[in-house]
Amino acid sequence: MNDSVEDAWVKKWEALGIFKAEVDKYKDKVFVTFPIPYMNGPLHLGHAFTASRVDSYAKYKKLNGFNVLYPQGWHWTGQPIVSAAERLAKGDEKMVKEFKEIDKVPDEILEKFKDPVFMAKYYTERNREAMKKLGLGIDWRREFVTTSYDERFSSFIEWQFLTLREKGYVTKGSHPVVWCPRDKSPVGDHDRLQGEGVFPVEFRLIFFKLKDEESYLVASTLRPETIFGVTNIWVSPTLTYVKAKINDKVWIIGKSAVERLKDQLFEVEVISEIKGNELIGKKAIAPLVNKEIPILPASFIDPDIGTAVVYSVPAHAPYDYLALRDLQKSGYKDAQGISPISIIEVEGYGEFPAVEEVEKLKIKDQNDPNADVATKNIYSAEFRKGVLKQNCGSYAGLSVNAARKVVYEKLEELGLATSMWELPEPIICRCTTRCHVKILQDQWFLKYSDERWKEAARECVRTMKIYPEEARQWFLDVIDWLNDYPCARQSGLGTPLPWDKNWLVETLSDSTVYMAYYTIAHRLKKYNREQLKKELYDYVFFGKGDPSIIASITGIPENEVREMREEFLYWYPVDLRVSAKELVPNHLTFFIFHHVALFEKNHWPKAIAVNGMLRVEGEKMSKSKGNVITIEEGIKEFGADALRIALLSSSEYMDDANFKREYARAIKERIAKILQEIDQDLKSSTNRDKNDYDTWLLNMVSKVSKDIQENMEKMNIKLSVTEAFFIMDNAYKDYKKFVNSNINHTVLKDFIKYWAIILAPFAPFTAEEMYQKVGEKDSVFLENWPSGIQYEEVKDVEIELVNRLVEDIKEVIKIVKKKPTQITVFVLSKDDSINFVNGKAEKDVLNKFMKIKVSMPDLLKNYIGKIEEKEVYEKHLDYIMRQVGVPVNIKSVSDASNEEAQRAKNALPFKPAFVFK
RNA sequence: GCGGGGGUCGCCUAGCCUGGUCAAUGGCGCGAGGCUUAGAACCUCGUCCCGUUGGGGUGCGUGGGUUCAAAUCCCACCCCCCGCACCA
Repeated sequence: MNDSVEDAWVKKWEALGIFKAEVDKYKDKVFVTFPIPYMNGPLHLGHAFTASRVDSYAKYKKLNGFNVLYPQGWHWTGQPIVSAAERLAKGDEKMVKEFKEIDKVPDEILEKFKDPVFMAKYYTERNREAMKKLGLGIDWRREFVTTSYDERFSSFIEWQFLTLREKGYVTKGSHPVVWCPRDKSPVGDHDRLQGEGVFPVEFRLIFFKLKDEESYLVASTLRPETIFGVTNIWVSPTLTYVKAKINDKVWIIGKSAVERLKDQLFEVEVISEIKGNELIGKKAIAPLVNKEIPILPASFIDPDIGTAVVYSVPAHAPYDYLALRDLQKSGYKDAQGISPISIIEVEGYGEFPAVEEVEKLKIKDQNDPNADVATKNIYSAEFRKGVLKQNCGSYAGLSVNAARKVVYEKLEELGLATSMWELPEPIICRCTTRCHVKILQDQWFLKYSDERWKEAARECVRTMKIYPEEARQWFLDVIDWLNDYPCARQSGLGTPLPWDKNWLVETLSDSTVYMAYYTIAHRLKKYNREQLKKELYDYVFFGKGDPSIIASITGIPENEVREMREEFLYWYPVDLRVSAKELVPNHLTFFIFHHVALFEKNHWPKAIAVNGMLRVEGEKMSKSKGNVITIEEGIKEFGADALRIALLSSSEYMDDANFKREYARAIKERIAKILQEIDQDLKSSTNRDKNDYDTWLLNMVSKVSKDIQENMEKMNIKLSVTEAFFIMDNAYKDYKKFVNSNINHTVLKDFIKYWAIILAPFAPFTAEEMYQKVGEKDSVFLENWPSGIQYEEVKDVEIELVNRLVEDIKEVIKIVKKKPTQITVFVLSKDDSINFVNGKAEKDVLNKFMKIKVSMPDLLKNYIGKIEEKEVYEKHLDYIMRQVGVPVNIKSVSDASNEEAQRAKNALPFKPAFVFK
């Protein structure tokens, strides 16, 4: 099938209005959705995979008599489009290359990409075409884009957020983020050169009062419980420190910590600078233990982490032990008397875990990178199994885990501890600047932590259908874990928050209930933004207010206002939303939260289907690997239907799918072959009488159509497409073998027509072609799913018996390695078989029979003793002989000659004996 | 670390929920034959081991268990993949 055939069908569907969804009160509806994709590039096979699943389900439902709505919009909200445009404007060569080579953007278009809105528009156009070519049955009248560039949609988002705020789900607060001081913006995982997966952790700051001075050395640590083992303080002799008034105390900290503390809302007033070595030799008081300890020099201190002041616990911290050992080795006087103090009992270690680890890993000194490994080992061992020893006062006996919390709380109560956010590992922004943590103030949050809200979301998850079932627990876990979520940004594209226009509603928050907007999107296009007031949406979605009053304040005719409400009520709720599993912990869960917050229970989503991620030739798709296949390319190479079948049959449930070019190519060939054979067979077939093989073929249709009905309801699309394409094709081939190419024309036409309908959800273009070939007009999508085809089980049983006989004979021919000239098959009579069933037979044959019977399919078991086998084999003798390639005759066991009797008596019910000559 | 998914015959993949039809599905690869001037495509057959009558052995990450019967159920272990928030 070539492009022009596919394009012609797309045009015809549009002309016939096949996928336009109108309210029809006499029909049950199904509303399906695919998430709006982000328009920073062409859609790829991952999108095609999920969208094909949505589409197959939609088409399947349509063929089963449902009124189906499948709309599509586009996501423009967020930063990446803007960033890409900026980088292009700056002439970023890597970026230019990606757009040209991977996205295949022509030069004259690329020039205009420095305008992010142009870029988004361009991809929207291109991707709409790609979706059409893929054969998706979308009602395009309801299309929208997010952000203020679609002012009608924007008015809807304003309504959504005003309503959420009214209901108390929006709050203001502050939040720590990874921050690039150069870009002055938060740095997400994907914007990092280094430090992917690193997120801020809370470091504890502990105050050590300098002896005889009113200032405090402020040490940073993750392990406040180790204060009981402190022996000294480390500072770097070469670093610059500052004395600064912070909040109500005078702190001594590394100079580089000042900016970070300021970004975390500490009020910092630097008094003076001090060199590290000026501090060395002084003494400080350790809090809680009230002990005087020396300040010593160390080289392992990282000025970019914490305060560049560290308190030393050599028994449990490898760096501390190493620094101490280094110092003692060099003969440093103040270090000589210091020995580790063991305070934690931990399984697998003796008194001094740090010493043991250092020796085990043969770590040379404090600059050895292995010291990190040692630190991690002890950290995790002590965290999981450590218990504080007797020398920890009232904290003795507590687990490390518990002590960490209570010791800190005690110190905080004494005014001798506070905390700051810190990055446990360095993060480098794409702009090559090292990042730190900043606390953003006055952020707008969605209160996902609200227990009432969570409970409603849980209820929704519990009552909806989720495919596959395993995903349900995942949703419940996410709901538990979810915390307040910042829902507005200050950069990128989006809709301004209606009450605080400096902020834009962020991308995961403006894409949660737009499905409701689809129901009226096409109607709203007649009106301008000023008319789309909150009152209108309140009425349409909640039934609040009086339509005549709403008509007067919006200028929208009252009947139109009422019809919008009716259309919403008709289509809502969403019956199925499909996405890849990566959206479970974010988008899909937010989708649930917002629905339960805004809508009545009967408008909560009915079902979610989750699928795996798509890989290409076993590898994750990514621009950097250069293995991204766009939908456009896929269609060009394989055709839409082969692409769809290859994708749909590549995985089920949450398994990752694997797209293989060879497989898609094989399907492409097979489709072409099928269409070609249909032409030939329709020509060569005749009006001969109907026989058992014809019945068998229609039996297959009956079984397959039923199987698919069962599987589609569970979103088992892989199984369904396997039946609709592969099993049906095999049945077609087998049928032709059975009838030896003497095809019944009427049966063939019926079969092809049914096949077209069954295949239509998965391979719509091929289905239409098949449908035309048997003389049908218009579109296969105006048909009904084949049901009520008569199924004659006994014919299946007979053919199964014949096939088993053929297999057995072939097997024996293979073993004896010699083709016989004549085969005689000996069959038990019906009465003999009944005797077997009743246990009346010689013991050893009976045992053999029982063994075979156990492993017989139920279909056959039920017919033992109910069929005269001889008649069956005689009826199909032609076929049997063709298959085995040797003359065959059928005899009753009782008619065996003396020389044949030896073999003939091995015959069992449904297992004839045979003699070769 | 927390959470989710998974390990099947050279490779990819089905089966597992509801145990016997499972030496196990389909595709690729490979081998033989057909078609062809030749090749490609296509078609037929074969593709764990043994076996001159339809049988037997081994086998579905590893080790145990339940059962007349386990790829399928239970337990433990090993390994792989994915998500973890200001990112769409």
